[in-house]
Amino acid sequence: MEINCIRDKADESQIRRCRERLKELNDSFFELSQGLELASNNVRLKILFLLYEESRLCVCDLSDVLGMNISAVSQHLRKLKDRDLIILSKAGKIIFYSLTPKYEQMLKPFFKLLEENKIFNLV
Amino acid sequence: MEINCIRDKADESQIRRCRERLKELNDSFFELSQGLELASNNVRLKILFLLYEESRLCVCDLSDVLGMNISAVSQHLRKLKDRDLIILSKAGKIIFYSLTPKYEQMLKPFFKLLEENKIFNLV
DNA sequence: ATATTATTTTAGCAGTTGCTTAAATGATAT
DNA sequence: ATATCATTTAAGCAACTGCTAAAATAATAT
Repeated sequence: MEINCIRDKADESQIRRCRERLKELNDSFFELSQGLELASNNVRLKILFLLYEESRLCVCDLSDVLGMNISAVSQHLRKLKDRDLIILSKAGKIIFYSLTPKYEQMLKPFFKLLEENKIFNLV
Repeated sequence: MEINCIRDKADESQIRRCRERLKELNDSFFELSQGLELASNNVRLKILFLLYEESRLCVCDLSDVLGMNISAVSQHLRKLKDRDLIILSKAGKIIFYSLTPKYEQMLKPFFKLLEENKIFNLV
């Protein structure tokens, strides 16, 4: 294992600056990558987007719309709930899920792009 | 395996609307989740952010800054390069990596938040 | 109480990820 | 050409992910 390879003309002040930056933003990197990890799964991204557009949906709706096993969808919802991306509200025997304001905010830039199918128009 | 569970009072028009939406945005979901998947890894997120702030860095710099094996970093860079998140430019024997404009654009909202360490201030 | 409906949880497994170590390129210098 | 430096690639493996199928809750209805 060879770390610290440092090429001949490494920019030492740049290296120091980068190390500083990683250190001070460490918790933010953790928090953000955790959130992105959940959003990066194709199925979960769809779930999050649908909740964004429809305000609230139940496992059953999602399973139907996504064309997949209720259990599989439920397991995705659990992950999202455990990390506070979504919250549930009960209405009779139905359990509805919605985005938490925090993550609605955080994911909005992407949803905006998706909404108008502009993912491919990015310069 | 039971799909199509459809609760008693399912909102049929909502279900139809959601199905439509998923269909028309299918490619965008794929594209976006692929991009997010790469950005969601803690190490790769740091790499992308550092490239954003420093314009260009080589494996060696990154390995030093991140405190990890050059080979491991190189494998991350390969993934990012394979999906066009980054491009390389050679300067003598050094290979520098930079963000592609497309993904710099796509990730900017997050970088802006990170830049000022505001990930936790998202109401 | 039992049945039905809506949903979650558990166990198991195939596939993927990210790291380490070692070997292989590739480019410049001597 | 050989040596050295910068980097990539390949093999191997432990850990993690997301699915299926089956069993377990949870709440309402009969």
